[in-house]
Amino acid sequence: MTAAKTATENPKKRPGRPKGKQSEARQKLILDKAEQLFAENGFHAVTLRQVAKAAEVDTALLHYYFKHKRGLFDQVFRRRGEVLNQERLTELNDYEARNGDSIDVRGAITAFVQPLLDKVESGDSGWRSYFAIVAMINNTPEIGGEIMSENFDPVVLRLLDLIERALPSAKKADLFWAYHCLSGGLTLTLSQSGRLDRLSDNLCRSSDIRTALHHLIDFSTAGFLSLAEK
Amino acid sequence: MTAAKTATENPKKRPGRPKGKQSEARQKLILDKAEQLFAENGFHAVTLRQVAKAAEVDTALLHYYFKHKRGLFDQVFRRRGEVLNQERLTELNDYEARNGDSIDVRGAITAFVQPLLDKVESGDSGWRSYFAIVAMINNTPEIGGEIMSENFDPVVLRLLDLIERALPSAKKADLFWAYHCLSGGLTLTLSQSGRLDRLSDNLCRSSDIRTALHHLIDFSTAGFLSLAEK
DNA sequence: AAATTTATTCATTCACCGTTGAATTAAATA
DNA sequence: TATTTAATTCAACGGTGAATGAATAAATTT
Repeated sequence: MTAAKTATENPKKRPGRPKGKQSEARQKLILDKAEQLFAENGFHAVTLRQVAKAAEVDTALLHYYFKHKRGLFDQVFRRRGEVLNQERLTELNDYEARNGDSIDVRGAITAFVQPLLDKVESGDSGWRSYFAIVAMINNTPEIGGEIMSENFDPVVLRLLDLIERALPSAKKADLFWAYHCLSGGLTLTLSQSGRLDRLSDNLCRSSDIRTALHHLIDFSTAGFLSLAEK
Repeated sequence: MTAAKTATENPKKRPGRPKGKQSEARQKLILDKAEQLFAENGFHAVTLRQVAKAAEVDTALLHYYFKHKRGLFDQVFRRRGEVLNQERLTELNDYEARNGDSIDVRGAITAFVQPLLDKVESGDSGWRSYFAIVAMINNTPEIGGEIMSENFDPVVLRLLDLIERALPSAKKADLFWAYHCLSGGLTLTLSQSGRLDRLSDNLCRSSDIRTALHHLIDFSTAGFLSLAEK
């Protein structure tokens, strides 16, 4: 009885190439599950076995597709990173095209931040996971150093370029430092840590990214503008 | 020959209680080494064997003193957390005592931030490691959630209390969100991630915490003050 | 139809992890 | 001085990690 039951319950997958073409979908599934797990637990706390189990796949398949753990992680990161990057550049370019003669700080920052909000509200919950990963590794040089700069620096330089035109009297270094402050707020927002909920006794919700970003835009606009008064 | 050599090179520590009282110093050494390793690599990436080796001590001793890995981590965190916390409260109280009738935003923020700078410049390099740990776990809810709120929320509420008196027209929620932005900038500063160095082509150095914090104070003061104009 | 390539699981390797019980030695207490 | 307690290393355990070579089966190419 037990043997029969087990055999029925567990339709053991046999090795070998499966019928039909499902390899792409499976690769995506692996990335999705890995993304979620990395977002919840961080790089080192996630094991390939966990990912494999979540995707209902053998561990060896992960190595087949992604070589090693770090390869999987990088792909998780790049998959959305590249899409987002492109959209942010487009948004900044569009803003410049529309307002070339009267660029202002708030407009530039909004163009910089808007795509993030769009993604969060896109209905693809993977974006939230992706952002949590970004936030987590942003403060973890060992993992995030290279990959973050590589991915994000071009957009940031573009933003600062626009802001500089709105604030021609500001010194370059001051602009970088101001961006540093903005970047920190952004990161903390994306991490959805829940800290603010407790601090404010649930008056504010860190999962409410829309509100968070609006406040961040206000706050940072004021911060940048204060550079002109010196 | 080989045997003799080994015996000479390796003055094998024998088990048993050592002569003289050195247990406190050793406990401190373990905490110091753990602190450094956690700061560089994060919680999960550090092994107890690494810590034990760095402190030139057997792994079992770590368990004797700290029970388990998490216990070691918590103690690393608390050791400096409690000291810092006390000093920040004192600083805020002193500021209020001196300026009870004319509290301003910049003064309050400075009192909130000043102790961090003092520690960084104290000559005890462990503080830098501690801050890196704070930054890392701030965006890692799994590890940092409880412990961060527990440790830091009281000081933050004290800060907001003072700011509220400087900005009586501001709404409570707005103050929390503004703090959220300040907190993000602070965290990123403490992480010393080196990202700004690359971004600015070494015009700014993220290891220069003094400069970073001065800019953060300017930036955040402007951010908070903008709440009054609404 | 045969040979090759692609996609998959299986079974295993080996290093290393956190933790623990026992042995050992010195200090503190009785 | 005898006994207990504190501080330490030793030796090992069971578990789990990432990784890999081989087996297997379908699809594609020849």
